[in-house]
Amino acid sequence: MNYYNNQQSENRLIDHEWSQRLSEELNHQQCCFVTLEHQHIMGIAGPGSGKTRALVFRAAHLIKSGVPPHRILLVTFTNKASEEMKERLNQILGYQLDGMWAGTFHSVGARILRRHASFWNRGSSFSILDDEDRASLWKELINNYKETLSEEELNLFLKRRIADRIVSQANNSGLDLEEVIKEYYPSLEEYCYWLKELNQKYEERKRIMNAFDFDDLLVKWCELFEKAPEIGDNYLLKFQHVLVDEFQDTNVIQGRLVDWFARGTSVCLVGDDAQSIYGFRFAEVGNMLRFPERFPSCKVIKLEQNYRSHPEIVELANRIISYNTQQLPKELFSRKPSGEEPVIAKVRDGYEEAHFVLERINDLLGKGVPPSEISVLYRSSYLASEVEFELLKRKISYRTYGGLKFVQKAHIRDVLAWLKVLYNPKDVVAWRRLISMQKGLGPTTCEKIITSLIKSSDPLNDILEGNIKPSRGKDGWEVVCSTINRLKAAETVYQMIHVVLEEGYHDLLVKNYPDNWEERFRGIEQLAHYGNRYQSLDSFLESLSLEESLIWDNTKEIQEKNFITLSTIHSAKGKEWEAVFILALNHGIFPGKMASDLEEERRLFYVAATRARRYLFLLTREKDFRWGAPVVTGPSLFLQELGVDFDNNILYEME
DNA sequence: AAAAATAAATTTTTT
DNA sequence: ATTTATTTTT
Repeated sequence: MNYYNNQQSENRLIDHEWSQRLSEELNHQQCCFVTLEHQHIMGIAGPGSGKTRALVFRAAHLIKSGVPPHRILLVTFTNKASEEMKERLNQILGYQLDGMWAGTFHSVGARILRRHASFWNRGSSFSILDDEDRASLWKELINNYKETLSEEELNLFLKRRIADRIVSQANNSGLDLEEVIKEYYPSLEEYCYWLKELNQKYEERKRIMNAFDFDDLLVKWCELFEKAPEIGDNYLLKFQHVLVDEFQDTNVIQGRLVDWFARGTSVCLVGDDAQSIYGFRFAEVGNMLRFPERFPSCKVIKLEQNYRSHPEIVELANRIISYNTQQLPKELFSRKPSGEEPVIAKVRDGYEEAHFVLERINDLLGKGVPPSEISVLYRSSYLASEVEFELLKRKISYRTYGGLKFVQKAHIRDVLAWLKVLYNPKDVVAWRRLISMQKGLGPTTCEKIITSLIKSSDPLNDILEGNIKPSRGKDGWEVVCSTINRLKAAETVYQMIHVVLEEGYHDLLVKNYPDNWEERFRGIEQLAHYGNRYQSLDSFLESLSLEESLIWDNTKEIQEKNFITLSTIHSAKGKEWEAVFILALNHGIFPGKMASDLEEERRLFYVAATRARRYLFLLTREKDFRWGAPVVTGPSLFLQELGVDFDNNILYEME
């Protein structure tokens, strides 16, 4: 059912002042994009062309036109981005906006699934399994085949996580398991039947433990709408406008959801095919490239003017991307005055690289560039360690993005496991974690307990009443019981975390991490503190599993925004700085030797370079110490493509 | 037989 | 830093 025509926005409400403002703050194309009334709109926008800005203004325009905020769905790539966009929207409107749905596909999916959990035989307090939870479940399922599989086979599936990767690929690309195996893993065809059986067990397991994994948040949402049109229709009626940012990095299921909305309501998408960098997560650029074919009435607007960078940087970016064959033709241009030439420097190794970077950072700070306008970007998180060390040594405050996240650290997961079982007593993965960290309770005993836990209808009670108890490891079990007992009485997240610490985790921390338990302890304190922001356990846990956590944002430097940014390129998407350093442009590192898609690596470099407004530094190392031993690595293919000649120069400035 | 202690190996990118 | 493999202890 297409509801769009019944509910055209009321442009009569638009006042002169607002139109004036739009024409002042936006260029012609952006203005067009903001005010168009087509049902389907797609903005193809190069880096720095103000696409996010245009999207925010469009949302503001819709609200000014009389669309109630709760009838707008704004989908962003990260939840942090959605927070920032909401903030900008508030600034533009001049008042606090309320009721708009904004978040990632995953978080919106979680929100919708909570309301309709019974459709999937779940309770509304289902757990969300993150990647590690998922891995541990698959590991357990595969281990059940110890007798039937040979050692090599077991290793193949356990070590590289092949099985759940295939399943995830099938889920994210909307294909059958069989098709994925035939197409991408032809050597594993003989395991096809077995993998299907395994996947069924995995699905069953998730249902029993009242959980969804990340993929489910999309797939089960999509299927809900398709299988229960009466539910889906309600959302079509509810959302008058769906706005999607970073459309180039959506996968097939997300594309299907967008199509589904596009058939019944207004959809406005923005993206840049040249900035698609999530192919490894099964992002499908075709979603974007073929949207106009699927919806011929779609109005396509190209935003090609770059407002961010000086022409020298834009030119370098254009040169890079011209080596790709699969891009939509697009020529980015900048009308800014001529600025600094990008600097390309060859350094001996990571240490010299760090020294070079720090020297330049000091220069920049001396010139009056604030720390918040400086960032250091890299392909993989381990590449940042030397720079990080130097920053620490010189007491310059910084913040890292990407890489190992706070909630992925072992001690944080340990603490969270207790809260998770309290929230969802069927969360077997969390149980396993907290049981096996007790003294005297190893893998075997742990599995025995788990088996009875699954069968129990009220695990918490059965444990407290002694209906479930292990045959050995009495002391450890005592800890489990008394902790659970006290946790049930705790009222706030803060109290709960302190119960866990008091009931033995503090001692365990000291014992397991003798050299850095204090730092970890502070991390847990932070977590407890962060918990104060949440009213309930469920919102706390959900924020941790879906949001790039803002746990550290209450330190002084961060609040004053007085820090240098260290980030993986993937996490730097959509951001910009006055000065950008790109580390380790080396063969085998960037482009990475693991990366199968060279064009995607090149797009990644393109994204990195276009984050810079004025200063861009490209670094390459002669040697790299990966596992202690020096590895000689040549300069990156991308530097060769830029025509850099390194023969005699330690430091080379482009012509 | 099961758990604990010790040694060895492994690291792209993320919702 | 953290998981996995191996050896030693209970």
